Amino acid sequence: MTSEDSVDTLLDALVRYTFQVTGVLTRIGAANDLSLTQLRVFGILRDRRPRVTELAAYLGLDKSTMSGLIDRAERRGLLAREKNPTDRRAVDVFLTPAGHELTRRLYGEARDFLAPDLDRLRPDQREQLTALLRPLLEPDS
Amino acid sequence: MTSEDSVDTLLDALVRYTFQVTGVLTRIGAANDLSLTQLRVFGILRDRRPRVTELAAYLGLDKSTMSGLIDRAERRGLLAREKNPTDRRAVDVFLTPAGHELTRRLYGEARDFLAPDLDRLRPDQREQLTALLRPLLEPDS
DNA sequence: TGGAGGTCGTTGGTAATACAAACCATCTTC
DNA sequence: GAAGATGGTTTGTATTACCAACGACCTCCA
Repeated sequence: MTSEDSVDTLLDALVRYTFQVTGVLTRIGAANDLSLTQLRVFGILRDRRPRVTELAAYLGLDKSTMSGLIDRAERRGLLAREKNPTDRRAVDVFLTPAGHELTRRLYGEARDFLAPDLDRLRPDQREQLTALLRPLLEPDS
Repeated sequence: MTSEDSVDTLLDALVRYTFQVTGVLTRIGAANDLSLTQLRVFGILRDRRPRVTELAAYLGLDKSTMSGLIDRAERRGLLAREKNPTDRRAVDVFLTPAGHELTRRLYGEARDFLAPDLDRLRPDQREQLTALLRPLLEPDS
């Protein structure tokens, strides 16, 4: 197996598993009256406080789409806006306490759904997988 | 670290990476005039020929949502319907040649976007990751 | 065998999601 | 201090998504 092939095989598995997880998350969202996109928003805001454009760029969405998403979630009291003190054009977005609480609950549900799959791996394999995923996250490069 | 914690840590990494890949796929889709959901549909149909309800269940969507998605993609000549010969209520869905061609192209683009990340892993690590993902796919259990 | 009740997919109605273009406010650069 | 770039919102339109209701078909069993 050449190096090219190993990338293709891995890519295929990653995309496939991504779709599988996405299906689970879509159902969890629907059960809580949230779209997949909103779930993604909460997932990001869990430990960050980006501006609107950053959020849109990360999600791969247009900034005008972000405005609406934020509007509706703000109306539900799940997240909030605050003018960036340094750049007065920019608007920072962050979770409210209610948003954090909801996000925690959603992760709990995701855990319940996905844990049976993860249990097919031995504990040492789970740690190995975690370690292998780490370099793929946060593309600071 | 207890076993509980190892699942939580892994879950967190998996969800995080899923969101990251989803962001890339959303952008690729947008550049090709396709929604993330349509991408997911093509990803499934690549090697399957499910009926409408199966597709909806896998995606975590309502069957009426599927009808519309299939309608539009069919109108674009990317996929087709065919009555299931065994169960005349059911309708099978599958990619047309044009749909297969498009799907191949999209996977190529995904590869281009994600390969730089994957290159951070050594070849043996990539194979290890592929092997670890395999048990998580296709939950026949 | 002939309904009764279930499943499959579509349709119609409504709200959320998403893009593009136009806009004002602010920042950057020179 | 003006020209051009960037940040976010608004407006308008198409897609995505749910639910409820429907006709067609299947299954079961009385």
